[in-house]
Amino acid sequence: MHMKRYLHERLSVALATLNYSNVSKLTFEKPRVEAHGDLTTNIAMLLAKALGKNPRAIAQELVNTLKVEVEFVSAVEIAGPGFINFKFTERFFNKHLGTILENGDTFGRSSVGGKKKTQVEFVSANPTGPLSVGHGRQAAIGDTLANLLEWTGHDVTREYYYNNAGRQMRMLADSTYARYRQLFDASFVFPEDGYQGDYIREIAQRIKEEMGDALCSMETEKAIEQCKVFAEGALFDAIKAVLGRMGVQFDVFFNEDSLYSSGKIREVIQEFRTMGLAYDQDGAVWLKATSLGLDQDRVIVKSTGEPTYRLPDIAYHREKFRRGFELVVDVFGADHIATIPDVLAGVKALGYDPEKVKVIIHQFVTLMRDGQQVKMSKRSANFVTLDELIDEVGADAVRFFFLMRGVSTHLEFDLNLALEQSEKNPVYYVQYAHARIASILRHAESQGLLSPDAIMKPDSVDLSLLNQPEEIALVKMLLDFPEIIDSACFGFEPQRITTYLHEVATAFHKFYHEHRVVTPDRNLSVARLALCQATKTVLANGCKILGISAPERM
RNA sequence: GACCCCGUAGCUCAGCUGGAUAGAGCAACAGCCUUCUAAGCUGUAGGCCGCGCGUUCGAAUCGCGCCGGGGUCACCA
Repeated sequence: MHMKRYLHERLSVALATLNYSNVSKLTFEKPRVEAHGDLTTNIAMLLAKALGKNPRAIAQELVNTLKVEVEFVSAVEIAGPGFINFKFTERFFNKHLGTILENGDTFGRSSVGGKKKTQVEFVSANPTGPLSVGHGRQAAIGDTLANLLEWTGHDVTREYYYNNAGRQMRMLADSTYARYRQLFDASFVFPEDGYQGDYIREIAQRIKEEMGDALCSMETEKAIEQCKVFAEGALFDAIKAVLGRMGVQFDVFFNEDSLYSSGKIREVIQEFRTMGLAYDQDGAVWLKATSLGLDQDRVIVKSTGEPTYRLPDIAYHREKFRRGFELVVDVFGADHIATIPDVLAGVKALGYDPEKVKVIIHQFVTLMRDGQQVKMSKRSANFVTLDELIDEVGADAVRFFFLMRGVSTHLEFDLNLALEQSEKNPVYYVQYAHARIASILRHAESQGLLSPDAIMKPDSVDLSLLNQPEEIALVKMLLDFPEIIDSACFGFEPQRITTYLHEVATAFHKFYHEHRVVTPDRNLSVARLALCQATKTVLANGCKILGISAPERM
């Protein structure tokens, strides 16, 4: 980060001096091979064609013109077809190690987001059953993206959109009522399409415990309504509870029903009609999606008078804009993929910029048990809930595993591995590094070396004593953290954080293995303790973003 | 049939807006604890990056076409 900024500045000057204007193409990256230095740029090769010159010759010109401090840059070399490789001094890295210590738990935060008002919508499950494993992946992704957006300086609202009306809720009520009646009369008929899950029986049992047989003698419709209220309340409580176990807190629960009661739905239909984008056919209202560039028109109000999901979704997204969100992030499961074009087209027709809506589609989670796929279906009795998964492997492992893969890839979750070999989970590897550092710091303190607070003042530490390869490698890696956050955030790729933290942990474990921290040499010990503290800070901050704990002991 | 995602080591997957010699974990094999946490470290082995063509100085990465696997295509949400 610092390295890139520094070099970009200096090389820009050199380019300008030589009248090579293509500064916008100037980028730096980390070479894969260590021998190629700390950073490399391909600018000479990019300029070669336009200038009609040999890239190595251009590189040579640039190197001759470039001015850098010997104190910071130890080597500038031209290599291969025309790469310019830079090697930095230990002093340069150690100087910036101090900034980690100074910033502490804010290291990695930036203000590039400019307090942009941002909404992250995720989970958004209707209260018809417990959250599934798939919802868990969505919760982890959505919450972590929200964290990343906060760390980059966005003003973030976490939102959950739900619907407690309509057919599904009716089925929930009917199912609950039937299970309740069955507690008194086993022959009572269960609805054909009812929810089969055991959770319905449990809710029915609780109704019985609270109200006895009162609902049996009640008018059926009234009793069913009672069941709906009870079941909805119970399920929503359960959903919030399991989200709490995942460390997820929502700022807003947005009820779809409010779009109806406030007339927002009607308003959208009216506007579509006015614009000639809605028409009646077969007793239904159709959205003329073909006029919006889509392949077929879609029903927005059924012949029964009920809207399809598209209409409220469009109205909801318009409200997001009306509420002032400048960036809207929707995290959906792959089953929603077909609905997105309709909604975005509708939003665009209403005069809002669909570019401001970033839709993150995550693929499904497959649970493997004994080498076989665990079938999951909300309708059938056989499904693994998020609660059960957390019971089995713990919330930290659940979140970390869900965040290890790119969102667009299918995720295989091997329960046996997670269960039988939990010590080998990558999450423990990262957490162990943190706990190990904590242990070292405790040990140092007990040796009277210094108090942890004192380490935080880089001025009192001679960081130049950190000159071993493992030390330098670790420092370099730590300094990448802000850039990793940036790329994870703007690419909507939370797995970069998990991958990075694993690498940091590896670099630390290697350092630990090669060098003793607490030694008879007081100054060296203090410098290494500072490095430990900086590592601990980065690990802790990374875990915070991922929503997992960073334990002091394990 | 149309559209979306995936195809990289035996398995599960990283690989950033194209860069120089392809990465991790697990599984396998061989080593390392009198010293700050061995939940760790070191080493060995393992690859036509699905296939083909194209763009480029340069492709696992971008484009097109195939082939495989998964998903979605309601007046369900």
